[in-house]
Amino acid sequence: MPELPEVETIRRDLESVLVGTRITEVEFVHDAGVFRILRRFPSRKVFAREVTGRTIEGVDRRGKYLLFRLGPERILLLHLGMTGQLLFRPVTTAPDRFARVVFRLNGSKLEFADARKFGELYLYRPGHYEAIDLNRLGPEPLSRDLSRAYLSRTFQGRKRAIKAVLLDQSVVAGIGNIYSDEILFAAGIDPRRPAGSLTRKEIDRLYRAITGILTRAVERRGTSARDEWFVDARGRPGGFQAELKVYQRKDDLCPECGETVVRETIGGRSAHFCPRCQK
DNA sequence: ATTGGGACCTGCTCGC
DNA sequence: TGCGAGCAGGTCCCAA
Repeated sequence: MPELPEVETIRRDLESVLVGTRITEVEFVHDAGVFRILRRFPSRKVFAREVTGRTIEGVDRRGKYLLFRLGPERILLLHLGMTGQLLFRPVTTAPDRFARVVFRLNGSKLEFADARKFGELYLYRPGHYEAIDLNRLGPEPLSRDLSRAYLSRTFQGRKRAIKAVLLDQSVVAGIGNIYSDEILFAAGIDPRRPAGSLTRKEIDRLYRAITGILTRAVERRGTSARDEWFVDARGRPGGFQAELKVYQRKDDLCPECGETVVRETIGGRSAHFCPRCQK
């Protein structure tokens, strides 16, 4: 659910309110320690002790990960999984139904809520062993690191469906199921095509679709579709759902040609596409 | 090595 | 109307 545009929206929201703020208390709600939150970290107690009292100096993003710089010594890494939300609220607001971790900041609080508990929370000491290795992620799609040449090189010889390859975070970081569908539609490429079969021209269209769709989705502050109930740090939905062409539009008519949009499982994930426009 | 599939987790939708 | 089965998705892990 939260893909690059959603995570970037939250990052921007939080950066504007959190930088310079001190974390005064960390509270775990329910049994946050048993699932992925902190799964690879020694303990909740150590985590809380290490985080408390530090000042948030910056909020960065890498792929779908958020990185909070806590002074020069620690980086707090957070992944929203599928249903994670980060809610910035006055400290007096009642906790979210699915709040798992609450960071208290002077007069306000940041809640990490996550119904399905796939979210991850971790704490780094820069330069030390990192259990969650961000270096395995592919290039940031909205940076110079992503290029046509890189895609061409990476796709070469790959038999895997292009849909599955776009979802692979080690190929390009930040694309999930919503945007892979929309990107392939915008590029006019059949999601089932082996990545290695794309021509130079198709890779060019794909590159432009990746940057174009993601940029537009960031401008619209993410997608809040039926099964992807995203909200930003202030609890507001995004606006890109109004621009979805194929995602979750099975049996609707293709906005380009009028053909019926189909849904098919590719690489274990649902893919939506127009069988006429996407070749 | 690359790829596919199941596991994780649980709220919600849909069909009977 | 009520109930239960199955779906949804991001990532990890194991097996082929």
